[in-house]
Order: sequence, then structure tokens, then C-alpha cells
Amino acid sequence: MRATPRDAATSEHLHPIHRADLPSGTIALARFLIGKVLVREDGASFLTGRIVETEAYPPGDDAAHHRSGRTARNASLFLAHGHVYVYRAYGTAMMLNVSSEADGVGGGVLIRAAEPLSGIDVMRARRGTDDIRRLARGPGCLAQAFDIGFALDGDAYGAGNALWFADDRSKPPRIARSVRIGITRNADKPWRFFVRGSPFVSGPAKLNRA
DNA sequence: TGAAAGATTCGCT
DNA sequence: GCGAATCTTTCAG
Repeated sequence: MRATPRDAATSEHLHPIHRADLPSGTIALARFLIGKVLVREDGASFLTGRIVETEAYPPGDDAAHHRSGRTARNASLFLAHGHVYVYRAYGTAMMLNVSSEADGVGGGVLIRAAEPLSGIDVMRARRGTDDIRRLARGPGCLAQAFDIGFALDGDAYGAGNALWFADDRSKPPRIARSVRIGITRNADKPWRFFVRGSPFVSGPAKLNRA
């Protein structure tokens, strides 16, 4: 298969979102990113997907990785908003986060799911499935499809153009919210955002009707 | 130095 | 729908 350079028909409608234009509050950023386009460039491929599900982990949140202060592992969460934080859960699943507060303050947004737009063949090969709905549904699956690894951890958003966000100015999605998935502390906070009715959203159907 | 928990996923029943 | 797999980080002793 030929490498997929930037697809003209796709990028023509992509308007890059500069880091200065990202909201700096955790909740605001989580909501802002819904419906935006995640872009992953690694030289050989150009992958895009529309973000359909995020979760906010604001300062003071007991469920967040930054709850017990800054460590070597979670340092990226304390960088100025717009830095990439990557970690591995349960030994297998990589998770993509974006720091969301001022420098020195811990906060992050987890990107949980996306609707594949371009580079779909590459994602299919990486995920080992042809079902487009399963390519980037769930944080670990999304990371695998977009080849998110520790190499990206700590990167400033947009650095080297490896990872950035764009606005394709499509119709704004209907955003719904619910409690977050898979956590035990602060489990009653409605800090998960998703596109209502999207088949690319993860999580139990019960939550997605809320 | 050891043990336990964790922002999940996949396969099997 | 349920339970195992899997491994890093963190906390306790």
C-alpha cells in the first residue's frame, strides 16, 4: 500500500487550531475538543479523526493522575495547557491526554474516542479489524489506531506537527455529558462529554442515552 | 523491597 | 455479561 501523504481533498477543509486558541480550563477544553479533528502525522501517514468523546480531569480531582502531586510520570499534566500526556493502563492500553491548565497546575483531558476520517486503511491494519466503528472507540483503541506512544509524552501541542487539532467547520455536534467511565473516586462527577447518537462513542449504552 | 490498584480490552460463556 | 491478561506506578513496611 502506498504511503498516505496529506490528502488534498481532506486537508483543504482543515483549519489548524493554534495552541493559543485552545481554552485553558479543563472542563472548557474537554467540551471544546468534541467535534474537532485530531490530526496525526508521522511522515509516512496522515491520519485524521473527529473527536466524539472526551473526559475532564480538573485540578483537585481525586480520580486524576495528578491527585498526589507532580511526579516523573505525570509531569506532563503540570505543563502549560496544550502539552501531550501519554500513559499506559492495565499493562496494555495507551491513553492520549492533553494538559489543560496553567504551567504548574495539574489538569488534563482524556481523548476517549474518534470517528475515523482519513488514513482508515492504516488504522484497519493496526487494529486488525475492518469494522470502522471499532477503529478508535475507547481510549486504548484510539491510541493504537493513531500510533500514540510514550514518544509523544511531554510534547508541546503541534510540535513537529506530529499531533495537532483542526476545525473543519462542519455542523457543530450535539454534545451530551455523563459521569466518567472506569473510575472509582469522584465517580459521580458529570465530566465526560460525547456526541449524542454517534456510533463511534464508547461506553455502556445506558450512559449514552442520558 | 514487596504488594496492590488502575482513566481497559478481548475472548469466552 | 463476566473475568482474565498484563505491567507500571505508587505506597507501605
